[in-house]
Amino acid sequence: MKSRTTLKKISANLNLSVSTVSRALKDHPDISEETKLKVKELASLLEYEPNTYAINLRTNSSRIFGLVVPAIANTFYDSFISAAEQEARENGFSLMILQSGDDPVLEAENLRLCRANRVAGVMISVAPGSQGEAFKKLEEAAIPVIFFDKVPDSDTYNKVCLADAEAATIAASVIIKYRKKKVLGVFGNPELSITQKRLAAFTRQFEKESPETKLVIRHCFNSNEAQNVASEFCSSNSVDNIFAMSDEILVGVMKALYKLNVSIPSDISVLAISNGFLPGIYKPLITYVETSGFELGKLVMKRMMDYLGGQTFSRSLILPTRLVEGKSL
Amino acid sequence: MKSRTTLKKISANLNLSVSTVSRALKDHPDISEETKLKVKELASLLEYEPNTYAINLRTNSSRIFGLVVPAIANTFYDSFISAAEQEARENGFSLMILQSGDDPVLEAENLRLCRANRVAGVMISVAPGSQGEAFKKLEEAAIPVIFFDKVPDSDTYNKVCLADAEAATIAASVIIKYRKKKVLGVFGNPELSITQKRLAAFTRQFEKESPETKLVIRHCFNSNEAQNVASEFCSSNSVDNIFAMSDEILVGVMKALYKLNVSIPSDISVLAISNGFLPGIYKPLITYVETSGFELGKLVMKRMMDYLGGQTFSRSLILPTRLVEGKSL
DNA sequence: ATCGATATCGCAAACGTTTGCGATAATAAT
DNA sequence: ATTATTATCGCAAACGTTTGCGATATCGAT
Repeated sequence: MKSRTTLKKISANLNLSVSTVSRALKDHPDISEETKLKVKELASLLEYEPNTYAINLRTNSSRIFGLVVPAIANTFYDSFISAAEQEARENGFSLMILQSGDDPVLEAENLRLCRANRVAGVMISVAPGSQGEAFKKLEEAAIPVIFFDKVPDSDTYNKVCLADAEAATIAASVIIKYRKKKVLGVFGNPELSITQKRLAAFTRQFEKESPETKLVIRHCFNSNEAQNVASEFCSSNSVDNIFAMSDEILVGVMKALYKLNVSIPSDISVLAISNGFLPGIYKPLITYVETSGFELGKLVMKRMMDYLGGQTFSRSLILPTRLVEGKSL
Repeated sequence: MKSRTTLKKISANLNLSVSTVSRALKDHPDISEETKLKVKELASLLEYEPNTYAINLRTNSSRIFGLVVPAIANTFYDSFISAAEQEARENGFSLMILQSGDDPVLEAENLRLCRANRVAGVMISVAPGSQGEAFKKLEEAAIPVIFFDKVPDSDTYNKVCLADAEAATIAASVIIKYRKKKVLGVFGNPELSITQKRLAAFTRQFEKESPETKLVIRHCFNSNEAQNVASEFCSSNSVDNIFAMSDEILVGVMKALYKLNVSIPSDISVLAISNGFLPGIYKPLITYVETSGFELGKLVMKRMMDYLGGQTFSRSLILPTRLVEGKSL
C-alpha cells in the first residue's frame, strides 16, 4: 500500500526541481549527463512509473484506441481483434473493446464512451441502421475514425474494406466454372452495404457469364435463419449449389444440409466467403473465398497509425482476397 | 474543431464558481434547485462532457478494467470477453483487452500496461510458466486481480474457475456408462493447473469405477498436435473412444477422425469438454460437458464488482457444469 | 574587464476536476 | 435584538505532469 513514487518525490530526494527531473527522464538536451544519470538511477530504484492520468490530462491525449464491433464472439471479429491488439501493442497503444450487438442505440452509446474516454482513435464496423450523427461528434472532437468491414456509404470517411465485390465475383466465377445451374445464394442483412456489394457483384457475374443459371437469392439475419432458409428451400426445390455469404451463414447452411442428409458435393455443392477457420473443420473441406479478419485487423491498424502520422485525407483501402480450394465443389 | 466545454466555461457563463457548477451537476444538497436547473440546462445545451482525464487524475481511479487472455481468437475466450464486456458496460466500466499469446514475458508486459494505465481491476487467465512477481506489483498498487480459467495454485488469490474436476469426472462417467474400454484421452499443456485438475479427476474416475478400461493419455499444445496425436495413435491402436479436453483439441481430433475415415460413434465415439459452439456444427453432434465461457465471463465480472464493493477477501468461485448430449457416443 | 554565447536548471502556469473549509446571507430560536 | 442554525455558494488547494520562459553560472572571445 506504499504510495507511488512521483516526480516530486524524486526531485525532493535529489534537491532538484520537478521540471528538471521530468526533462532528465526524457533526455532533454538542457539537462547535464550527470544529473540525468542520478535521476534515472533513483527513478529505477524507486520503480518510478509515470502517472498516465496526469499525462493524459496534460497532453490531452491517451494511448488507447476504441474498437467497436457488432459482436466479439464471432470467428471473423475475434481474429480481427486479435490482430488489432497485436499491432496496437507494438505501436505502444492499447485497445478498448466495445460491442454494439447490431443495435444502433448501443452503438451510439459506445461511441459516446469513446468520446468520454477521449480515445486516440476509433475503429468501427457499423451496425445496420447506424446513425451518422455520432460520427460527426467524434469528428468535432478531432478523434480519428476508421471504418472497416461494415462501413457507411459516404465517401468522406476513412474506410478499410474487404474486397467484397471481388470476393463475390470470384465466388460466382467458381460456381459457374463447375457448371452449377441451380444455385441458392444465402446472403445477410440486405440493409448493409457489405451485403449489397456482395449481392450485386454475385448476380452481375451470373448475368454476364451464365445467364441460363437459375439463381435464387435469400436473405437471413443469423445462423438459425440461414439454416431454416436453406432447409426449406432445398426440401422443395432442386439445388446443385449453395453459396454462403459469410461464416455465420455457412454454419447454418451446413446444419441444414446435415439434417437433409445430402452428400457434399455430389448432391449439393457448397461455396462460402469466409474467414478460413470454419471451412477447415468440415468434411469435406469447404471451398471458400478468403476474407481474412486477421489481415484486415493489421491493415486497419496500419491505416490508423498512418492517420496519426499525418495522412488524414480520407481514403478507402481494399484488402485483396483469394480462393482457397476445398472439396465441397 | 471547437474547443470542448468545461466546467469553467459553464461557470463563466452563469456567473458561478467552478465548484458550484461541479456540485450542481451531481446534485449536491448544498446547491439550490434553481441553480441546479440553470446549470444543467446550459450544460446540456453546450453538450458538456466531463473530462475523463481530469477525473481520473483527481480521483486517482478509472472505469476501465484490464483483461488479459492467452488468445482472443478462441471460441472460449471470445465468448468470455463478450460476456465480460456486456457486464462491464452495464456497470459503467469498459474493457481494455490484452493477449499474452501464452508467453510469460508478454504477459508481464501486459500487466505492466495495466499498472501504467492504472486500471480499476485486472482479470487474467495466466500463461504457462507465469511469474508471480507481476501479480505482487499489482497488489502493491492496490489493483484488484481476479484470476479465471487458467489460474495459479496459491490460495491467497481471488479465482473464478470452471468446475474442472467435476467436468472431467462427468466426462469419465459418461464414457464408462457407455462401456467404452479402450479410451484415448487427449489433454493440453501438462504444466497448466487446468490440465492437471482435469486429468487427475478423469483418471481417478476410471480407476474407481472402471479399472479394467485401457486408458491412454496424450498431451498436446495446439490443434495440429492434437490431430497428429489422435491420428498416429488410432492408426496403430484399437480405440473405441476419444476424449478431448478442450475445443481446440476437439477440432484436431475431429480432423484426424475425418482423415481416418472412421464413423462416429460406431467405430470410435467422441466426448469433449467444450464451450458449446463447435460440438454443434459437427455431424453427428458431439456430446460434451459444457464449460461456458459466456457464463464464466458474467461470473468473473460479478465477482469483480463484489470486490470493488468491499468483498475483498480471497475466494475461489466455481462455475458448475452440465452434460449436453449429442450423438457422438 | 566586459560582453555575448552557451549550458544547466528552476519558476510557475496550465490541463479540468473534486472537495474541505470558510464566507455570506437568510431564517429561526431565544 | 442577539445568537444559533441553515441554505447557498466561492476560495483555493490538490492530483502529477509538461513546457515556455526566465535565471544563474560558466566560459571563451574581445
